[in-house]
Amino acid sequence: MARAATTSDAFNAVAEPRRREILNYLALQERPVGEIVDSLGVAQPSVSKHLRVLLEVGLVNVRRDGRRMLYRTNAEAIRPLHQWTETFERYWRHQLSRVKERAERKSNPSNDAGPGFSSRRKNDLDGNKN
Amino acid sequence: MARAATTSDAFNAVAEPRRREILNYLALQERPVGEIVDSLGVAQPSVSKHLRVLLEVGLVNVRRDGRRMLYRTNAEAIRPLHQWTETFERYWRHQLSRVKERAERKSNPSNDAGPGFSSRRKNDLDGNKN
DNA sequence: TTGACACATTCCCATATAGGAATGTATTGT
DNA sequence: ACAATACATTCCTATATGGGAATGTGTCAA
Repeated sequence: MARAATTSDAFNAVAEPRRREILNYLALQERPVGEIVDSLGVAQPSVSKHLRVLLEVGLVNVRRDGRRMLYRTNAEAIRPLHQWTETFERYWRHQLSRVKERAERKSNPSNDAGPGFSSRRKNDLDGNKN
Repeated sequence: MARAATTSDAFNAVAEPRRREILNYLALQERPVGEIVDSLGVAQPSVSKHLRVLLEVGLVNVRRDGRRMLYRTNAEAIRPLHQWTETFERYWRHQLSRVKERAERKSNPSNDAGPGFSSRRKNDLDGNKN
């Protein structure tokens, strides 16, 4: 199988940075496609395609105004993401206190060996990623 | 260009449902890979690959315990998602009040024409998808 | 050292992109 | 009817992906 479609849900849809920009831009008020093109500096067909994806997952609404199409972010559709991330809020609160503890212990040089967690990032894992 | 790599950031990494499940599962405490395999009912190589992605973007930490690898969610790395979605919180609050208004106006049959938004979803746009 | 256990990695492949270019479609003004 | 405007869609292609299967690697026990 391949990756899930960008239109499969809000999570996949907002994975694309450009689409997030568009959602930000359309949050305050509805805008015609042309303004999005100008403001974000993206090609018109590209914007239309992104809007199509956002529309399919319900992240934006449309309305026709003459020959223009007015798009607008449907914030409601972003709630599921917010709620999912929210379930982790209590955990990073805990981890923050732990970090604080460690920092305090560090300024207080005592026994501090132990393996500990390796929170390695990208470059630690793969040196050559073209 | 193709889609951005799943390892490019947390947004892309959590787009995959299985990876979200794994993060949920590893939020409370660290777990060896085998338990993830049993609990989620996913093949072991598949789990390892998902963990690799999560590790690359910093969404999990690892620690070795004998021949087992103990993984754990790094909630801190989910914060950026939370913060992004949070910027829309005030908007869906507004939209909710608007929905309420409309509902109240509906029970009070008066002038209620106007074009209005079309919030069409998937099936309205594309009847035949594969 | 050898076997077993716990994971990680590689190979293979069907699939869905995102962007660029070109073209299609709907609406307005004259 | 026709040109112009504003978008949408299609065609093309390089690319990354997730799953299955097979294999590689590291660690422990005897």
